[in-house]
Amino acid sequence: MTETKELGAARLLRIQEAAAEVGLTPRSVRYYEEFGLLRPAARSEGDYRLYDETDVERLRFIKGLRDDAGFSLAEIAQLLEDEAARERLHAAYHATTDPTERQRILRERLASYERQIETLRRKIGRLQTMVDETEARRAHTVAKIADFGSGEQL
Amino acid sequence: MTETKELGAARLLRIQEAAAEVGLTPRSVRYYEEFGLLRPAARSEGDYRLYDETDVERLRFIKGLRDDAGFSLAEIAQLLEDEAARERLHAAYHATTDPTERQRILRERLASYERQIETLRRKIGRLQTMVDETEARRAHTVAKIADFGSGEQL
DNA sequence: CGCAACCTTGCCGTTTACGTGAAAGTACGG
DNA sequence: CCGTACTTTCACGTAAACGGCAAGGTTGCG
Repeated sequence: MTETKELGAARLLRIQEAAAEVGLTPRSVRYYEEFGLLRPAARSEGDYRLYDETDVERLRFIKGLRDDAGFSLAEIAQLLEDEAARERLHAAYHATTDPTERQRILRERLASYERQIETLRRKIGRLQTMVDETEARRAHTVAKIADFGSGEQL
Repeated sequence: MTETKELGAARLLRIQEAAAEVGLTPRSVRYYEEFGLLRPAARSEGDYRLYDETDVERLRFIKGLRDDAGFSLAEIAQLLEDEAARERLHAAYHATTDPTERQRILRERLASYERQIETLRRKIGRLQTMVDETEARRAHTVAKIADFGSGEQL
């Protein structure tokens, strides 16, 4: 029975498996839930948290923002809220057939994406400035090394 | 007396002035010192901390790494240590006249710069990936909006 | 059905990066 | 010389983001 995993909504993972999948601890995952960043797709009979692939994706996203980008959980919450808002717009989009309304919804979604991109870009920009400065010094050093070839030094 | 600020090593700021200059609190500045990130250029007669322009620059750098890049003070300490190592190399460089030795020192400095650039680039790369993903979705939305013009929709 | 391994909630502990006084000294315009 | 504003060190308090443990319930293989 249930051998044909055809319609199967994929596999559900328990907290440890889900956490390990993305390199987090179960404790962190529970904390994120407490913080309101996600909710497990389901609970088992005995109230075990069960995560699906979407949840794991979300955890990966959260970890990326934290570890790679250095965002605080509060900032991540903001970004995820934007995401949620887009999904609500998506629902609203399909709830209407009025072209004008649909266009308005799409433009709002667009604005949301652009805000997120802006946030990330700002961060990149500042990092890039630091890279540029370091590279300038590096170039200076490279030039000095090259000078040894042409036999001239200060 | 000392009216001609000619040779003057510029102006020395007290902690509040220096902190305000870069948007920090005196407490943070003292904490950074305690943490080993910097030391005031001098102390007044009555043991007041006195900061010069170099110190302020350093504070700006630290704040940038923290606020913009999201580095921890420990990571910043690492980057500053690299910087210090480069300065020691600089001193060693001028201490010798042996061209071979000088070249070796320059190459070491170069490696140090490149490590730092690598660290920053890794962070940028991850942020860029997130931007790309968001832009892809944005593009999708843009396309949808454009479709309204040509009167076709899914 | 037994039991090892995993999970639950609850709660206290810890690290990081400061905030916030307290008590005493310093700088300096009037 | 005095008062006020700023500074010093010391010490305790705090928010964020978990770590870790206790007491008890759940899964699931044998």
